[in-house]
Amino acid sequence: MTTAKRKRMPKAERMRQMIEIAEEVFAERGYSAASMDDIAERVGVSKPMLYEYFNSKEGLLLACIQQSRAALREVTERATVGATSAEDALRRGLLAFFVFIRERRQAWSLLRHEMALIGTGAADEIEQTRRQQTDLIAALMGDHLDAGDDLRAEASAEFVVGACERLAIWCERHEDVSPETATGYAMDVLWSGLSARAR
Amino acid sequence: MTTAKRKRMPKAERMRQMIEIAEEVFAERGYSAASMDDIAERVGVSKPMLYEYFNSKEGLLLACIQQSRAALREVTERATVGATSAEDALRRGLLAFFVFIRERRQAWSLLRHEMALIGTGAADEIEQTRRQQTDLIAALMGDHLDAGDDLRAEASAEFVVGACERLAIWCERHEDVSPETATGYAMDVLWSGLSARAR
DNA sequence: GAGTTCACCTTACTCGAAGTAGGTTACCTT
DNA sequence: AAGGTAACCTACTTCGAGTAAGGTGAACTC
Repeated sequence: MTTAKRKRMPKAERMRQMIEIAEEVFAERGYSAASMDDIAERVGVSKPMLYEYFNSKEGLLLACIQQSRAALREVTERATVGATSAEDALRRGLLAFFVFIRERRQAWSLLRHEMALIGTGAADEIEQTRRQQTDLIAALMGDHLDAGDDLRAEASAEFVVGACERLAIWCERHEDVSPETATGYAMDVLWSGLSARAR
Repeated sequence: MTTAKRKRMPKAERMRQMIEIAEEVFAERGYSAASMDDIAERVGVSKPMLYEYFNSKEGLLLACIQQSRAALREVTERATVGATSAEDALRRGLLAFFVFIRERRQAWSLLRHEMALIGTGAADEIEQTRRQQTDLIAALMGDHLDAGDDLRAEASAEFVVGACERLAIWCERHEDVSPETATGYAMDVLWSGLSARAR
């Protein structure tokens, strides 16, 4: 049998296992309350192994975040292929996002905690993963919208990302708001603008 | 002379002094890298005093955040009085915000770190201070806009706040973007919507 | 003005968690 | 089977959050 001894597995597999467990623990307890000893124990391995593969607690979190972000990117990119217009692409992307945060709470919880690392040595790595997200929006807008200069396009992308992040956090406190409803709220402001509602 | 002995000052004054120093240290080093010993030393007092007045490191951060948020609220509220229209009010508010984050970097840095506390015991307190911010926007919109139902209004407020927060963080990396320019970017998306730029 | 009190303040600890030095064991190659 | 190496462990150090218990001085009584 393969499960008799839970020992000696290849590096790549162990790493995946560690990330999986770490994702759970970070999401459960929050980043600072989670302890490396705890994670190590749940994995069934000793603490130095975690440091062998991820260098630091922050490094482990980063690995988790990168994976979650990759998953989010995958989902949103898939959703936007075959869109018939800018409006359609935006709506599909938003819906995919709001579905993601509802169905994969753990992953989303992690992405939010990225913020907690600002001001630490990992700032560069974070900058990298952040771009992944905004570039997607920027590309989407570049395909369909006339953004003006590059700076404006970049700013608009950040703007959209920030808005959706916050709206997503708000959704956590409002279970009754469906992904479709959230998408509707977002589209209304983003696409039509607030002027449409002026008295 | 009053400065001869730096000892025995009344509680209220000491607290203000502690918050001032803590704000500096948290902004400099980041929340987790800052140590209570360090803060205590800079204040010229021993660590248990900090705990006497603020109970925990998180409590101290919270006190700093509350003060910063009060300052931000003050500034943005002042800016919007006497606005001639919804558009004008929004623009004034945004400009005041982007000026604030440029001129009071320390305070702004603190507000961002609020996110780091999500998932801890202080969640309730945070919820409180968050409302302060969104309520301001919600009230502004309530005065001038027809938001539809309450839920939609709340969502829109969160949306605007999130968007501006993220844009502000982006501005930190782009010194050359003036508060006026940032306000322009934000107004364009928020007021006119992205449809205005559709190809 | 001598004692009492209470707010302000300190030294000197505990405890838990991040990170590390160095040795050990199972597996694979030849 | 010898030996090399990748996977792994025990046992530490270090550092910072939080605490227990006690000192000191200004103000207020009498």
